[in-house]
Amino acid sequence: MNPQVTEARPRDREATRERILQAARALFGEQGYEQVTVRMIAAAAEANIALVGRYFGSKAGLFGAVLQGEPGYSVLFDSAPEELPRRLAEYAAERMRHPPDSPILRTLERSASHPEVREVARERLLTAVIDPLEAKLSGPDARGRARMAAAVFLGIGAMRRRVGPTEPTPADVDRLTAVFEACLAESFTDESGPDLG
Amino acid sequence: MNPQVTEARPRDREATRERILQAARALFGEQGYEQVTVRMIAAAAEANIALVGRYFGSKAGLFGAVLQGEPGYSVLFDSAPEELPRRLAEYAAERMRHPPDSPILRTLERSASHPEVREVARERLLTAVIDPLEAKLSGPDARGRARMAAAVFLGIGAMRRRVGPTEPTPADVDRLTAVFEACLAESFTDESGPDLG
DNA sequence: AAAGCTTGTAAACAGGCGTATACTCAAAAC
DNA sequence: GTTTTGAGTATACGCCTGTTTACAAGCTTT
Repeated sequence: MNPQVTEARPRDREATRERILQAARALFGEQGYEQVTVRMIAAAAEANIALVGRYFGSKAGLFGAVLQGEPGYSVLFDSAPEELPRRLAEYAAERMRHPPDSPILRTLERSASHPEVREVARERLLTAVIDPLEAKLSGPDARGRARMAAAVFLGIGAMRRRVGPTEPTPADVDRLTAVFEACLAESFTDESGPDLG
Repeated sequence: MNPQVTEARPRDREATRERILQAARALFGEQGYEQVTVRMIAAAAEANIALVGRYFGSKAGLFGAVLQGEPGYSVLFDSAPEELPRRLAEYAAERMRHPPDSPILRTLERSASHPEVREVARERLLTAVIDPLEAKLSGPDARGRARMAAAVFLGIGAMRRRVGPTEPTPADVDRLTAVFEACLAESFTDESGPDLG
């Protein structure tokens, strides 16, 4: 008997646009580009389907807008070099536990195959993760080392997605720290480490 | 003017079934479950679309048949414990260079989001990779260590897919060896390794 | 040779997708 | 108070998906 069954929402272009954007961010992050439909986004945002096209042009355009709003990982990489592996390990351990709130990597790792998105995903991974991490590294083959650390990130996320989340133990964090140290170490051949000669 | 434009193929149920299976194996491995259509498979196998349904029931059934035919990784894991990290590293380096011919992991890592396939993919990853690797490990938290090594595999594949293949250098293999050693090491807290005290 | 089962084919089905169009209606402008 | 603007809506379009149906053609058995 309520005169308005659904609370009438005031007309607000910007607010609606933002609702769509947030819904898309959450859904793309959870399920990936191709698994999420425009209708799902519109329903989650409680907006009409046509508004997605109106405000973002297309589904791919909306995806690009989501990526543009992501904050990046420079905070994570801004550590003293000797602190970096543990910082990365702690972040990766957090990714083992549950999906993050604002996940470039997560969105990207779930949106690989669609060709329309592949290029933008690749560029985003490079500019948001690999390039800044490479810039933090000194010594030879900084790019290869940054790539390997990024690969571990991708792998952790893929694993969680596959077999479910895991509560990381302190031993896991230690292990991850050692893994990232191995990824980022300058060399393993001509270093005076604990050799097995 | 040739009386048969396309060379007439003799009727052979088993051969046709095998052609479909092989085409599906290749395509699923390259592009993942959802990106590959039944029509693509039928075209690659030079078979009629309806035969896919007839011989495999459904697309998901065909995917399951592909997975069942995969050889598994027991050969890879059958190494002396001290050899295992390098064996894994060499295999992972191979995966950096190009996609393998018969890739469970590759198929799985590309077919995550589709719910129909998710469960079979999860089970396959567990039984084909994580479980046997865990069985090879002694000491505490063998499962967590196996999971982390598997995560590195997944990450390497995801990275190659994202930014393209890379020719692995000897330094890469060394680095990967150290990464897998870190993944599989029994502990990092209470071990008498090169501590930094 | 005729019947019957099997292999392969062509076409259509229902449903979901991203997108586009015509419209309603609230609110601001005059 | 009327007009104009634009946010929001309902609906349909064309396309592609996995699947199924009805049919043609071969091989085997009788």
